[in-house]
Amino acid sequence: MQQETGRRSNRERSDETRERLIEAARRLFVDKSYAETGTPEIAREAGVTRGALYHHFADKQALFAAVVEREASTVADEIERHTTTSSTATIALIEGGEAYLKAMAAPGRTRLLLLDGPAVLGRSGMDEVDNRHGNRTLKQGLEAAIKARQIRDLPLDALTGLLGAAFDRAALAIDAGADAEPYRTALAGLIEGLVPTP
Amino acid sequence: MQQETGRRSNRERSDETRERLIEAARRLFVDKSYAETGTPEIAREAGVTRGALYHHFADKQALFAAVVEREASTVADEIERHTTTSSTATIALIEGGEAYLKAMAAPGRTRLLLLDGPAVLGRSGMDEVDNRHGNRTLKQGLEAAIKARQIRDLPLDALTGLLGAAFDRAALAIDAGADAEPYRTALAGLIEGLVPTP
DNA sequence: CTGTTGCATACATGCAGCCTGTATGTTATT
DNA sequence: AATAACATACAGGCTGCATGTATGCAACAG
Repeated sequence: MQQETGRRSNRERSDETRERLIEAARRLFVDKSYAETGTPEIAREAGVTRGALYHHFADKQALFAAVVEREASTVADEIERHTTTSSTATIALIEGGEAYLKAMAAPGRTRLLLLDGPAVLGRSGMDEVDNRHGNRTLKQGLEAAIKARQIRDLPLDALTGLLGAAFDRAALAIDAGADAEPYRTALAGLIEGLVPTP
Repeated sequence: MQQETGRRSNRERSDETRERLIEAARRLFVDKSYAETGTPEIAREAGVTRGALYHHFADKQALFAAVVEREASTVADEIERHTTTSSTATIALIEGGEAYLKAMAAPGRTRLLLLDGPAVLGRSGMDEVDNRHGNRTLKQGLEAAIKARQIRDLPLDALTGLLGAAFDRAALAIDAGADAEPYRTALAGLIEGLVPTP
């Protein structure tokens, strides 16, 4: 099974194996869902044996967690890259939302992060991932906007969760083939509704 | 295996068996999740054999679909019962939301309808269930409110989906042990924000 | 009206194939 | 030599199907 790759350090061996496992698992989890993907197929696709898989990950779920963790991190990076410090808080929120929807349009992301993720890791598990990567920026944006009196003073954590869920739902619908425009409009409407009426 | 239940019609036999299977499956799916519940255990708990299960349902997923269908129907009934035709559209929406949160507080409902449901049946599958039972009333409420100019004119289907997702997220958070009050406040804030500012 | 006959429905049982996780063996680093 | 990084083999369990059996039902004969 092992190729003629010459002499490599243990660290290099490990890293490459982990990498190949995560990449292969991601492909299959995206194509067929977590439940319908077996570890034999993952190992085959990665060019390794199941022994290697279970050497690096406690179980199939831990491998899935690694895939989700990386995906969430990538999404956060893409958002941060496409983000511009905008004038008003609401515009910043809307633009951040656009960036999120664009990032979530990458194939398989909605299934990994919004369907299988919560079911396999539990909502609490996904919340931890989200707080490390995802809606940390959303929460900070909302906090700043509230302090600047640009949106109404509502419970921060709850509002972050609700808006995040709305964005998630939009990403899911668009990924399922729905027209994106009505969702952008409705999201903008929800956010603009948070502006205080003096 | 068959008890001394006297002579029963075929219809009675079928109905009772299906009933017992659905009830047993619900208990186990709620306790341990869909993935970690096996058909042997379901059949045992229902006092039937796996043969009966596969006679009535095409596969494990079809049994799960039956459980979800019934649960969604029950939730819709409970909401309809606790609903009062209120004065303004926003108040009706907020009260409907309260009823929804109360109904979703029944043990296991969030797992069945909001975690395992979308993962096992797909978001499109759950959308069909929701449209038959769940947010049909939400959509009608929003439609009426828009036509009466009590809330802004936003794309109906998209807005229904986004608000529904926000309510779902609140139900999940509360079920996970979060304080309900901030979520109620934030939800009310979102809805009140939809009132047009002349 | 009753008893029998033939068929359909509602299950029960057994089997084949696959999958997960672990335990144990082997090879490459350090 | 010791340890990390794998490979291989195995045990237990689960799903779905195929086949066997009993019960209900409908029609017809007598």
